[in-house]
Amino acid sequence: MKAIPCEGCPVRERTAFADLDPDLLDLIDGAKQTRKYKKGQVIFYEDNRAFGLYCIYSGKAKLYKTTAEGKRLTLQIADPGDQLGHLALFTDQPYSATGEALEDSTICFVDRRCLPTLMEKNPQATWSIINGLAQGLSITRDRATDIAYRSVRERVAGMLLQLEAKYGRPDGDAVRLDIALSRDDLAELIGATKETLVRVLSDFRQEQLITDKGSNLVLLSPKKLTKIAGYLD
Amino acid sequence: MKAIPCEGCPVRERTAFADLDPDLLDLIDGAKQTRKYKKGQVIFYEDNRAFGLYCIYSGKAKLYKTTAEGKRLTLQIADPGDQLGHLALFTDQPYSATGEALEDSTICFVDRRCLPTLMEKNPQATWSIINGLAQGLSITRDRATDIAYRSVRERVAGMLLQLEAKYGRPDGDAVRLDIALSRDDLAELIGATKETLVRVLSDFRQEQLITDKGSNLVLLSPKKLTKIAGYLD
DNA sequence: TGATATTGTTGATCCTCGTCAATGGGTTGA
DNA sequence: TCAACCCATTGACGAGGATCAACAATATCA
Repeated sequence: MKAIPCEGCPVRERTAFADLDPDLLDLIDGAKQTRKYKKGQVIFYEDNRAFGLYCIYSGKAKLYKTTAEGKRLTLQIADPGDQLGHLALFTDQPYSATGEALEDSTICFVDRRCLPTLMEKNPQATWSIINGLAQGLSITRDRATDIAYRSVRERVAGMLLQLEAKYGRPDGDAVRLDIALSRDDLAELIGATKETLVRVLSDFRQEQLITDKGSNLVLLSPKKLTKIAGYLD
Repeated sequence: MKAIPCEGCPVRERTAFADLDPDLLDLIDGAKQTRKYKKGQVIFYEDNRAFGLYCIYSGKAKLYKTTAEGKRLTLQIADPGDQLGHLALFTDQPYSATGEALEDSTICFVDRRCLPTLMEKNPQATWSIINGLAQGLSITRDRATDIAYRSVRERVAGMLLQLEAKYGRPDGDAVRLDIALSRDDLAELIGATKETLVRVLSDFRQEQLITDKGSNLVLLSPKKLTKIAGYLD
């Protein structure tokens, strides 16, 4: 399909390409393709050579690592404006994770070769990149610590709260999580099996902490979940 | 103590400050203090306000996160030339982890305020920083995945091999790990308790994979350890 | 040197969580 | 409408690893 120009792109303000001069936008436009992905479709594969980065225009994608046994750990859920696959460009190595569409999505691919000029001519973009990397590293360190030392119950509570922060929509007294994730998706977010995740959700349902609404989860008491996520049971 | 000038610093070539003009070195020197730390002494604390970064001149330090229950996960072992605490400068938040000396060490503190000029005037340093962050993020993602899905036995084998890569010294047919780490230190590296770590080491000793030499570990068969770390038992 | 911490090792026990298996509900399509 | 399929749920079971406790080995220091 025809590439969507960066100029006038409504999600650009959320990216590292927020404040670029017109000529730099042209540079990107010239090195860009816009593609559509269907739900479940892989955008790029772990270990494949990295030719550029992917910028979500619409839809959602997840980034995950896969073990030899086929188990997955989701590292990030990417929304419009988020970029995927840029890490490999800075380390000069193959993609270290797989990107997959969580919904039908439209995503722009940007050739890696335009990055150096971009960073050179726009310190602001460079700063934004550094900030994003630092933030990502900090978050990932936290997650590693959580996985190492927190129980599944605690991690599920924590994950629900994080989803609330990003996708929560008021629904009466409660908060509906406005995102379609399968049990497997949820399990991969905390590094557990679907079965144990389901058991914890059943517990939460029985404890009146959550409920279902259509295919969405609804948080009835974020406060109590915070308590569970925070420390002891 | 008197600050050690960057000019002529033997470890500078390994840092982001490798290729700086004399006036930039002067800039850093003016914003620098050199301090000595004794083994076990804390360099900076998690959640404390970040005033600058720490650059290891001699000795070793570890960076770790602590849970509410006091359990620790070591994120990194820093050697001469490595920098600690810089993450917080880029995210503009308090230190997200604690830095502690693993040996008696000499460490330079660099005030955060000289970073912007530094990056602005030296693109090479900026690139080095980005590269370091990207590399660190990639490594940390791998570690999170390992902790989520690999057994302690596998993780111990993997850790020994990583220590071999950094601190291995030939010792006859074998390789001695030339670094002094307590069992607790080792356990914190893989996110397990001291007891389970010791049990795995005992197994390895019995399987002729490792042995002790003074206070160091010696790897008798890195090859078999690779096999164990890699996939199944 | 002996006394006292500190660190390393092993045993016994418990509990969380993964695995395997069966079942139920919902959706799609001939 | 029924079959086939996918996804969610629950049960039974076992293994890995944490916890608690005892003890051995080593380092530290007056």
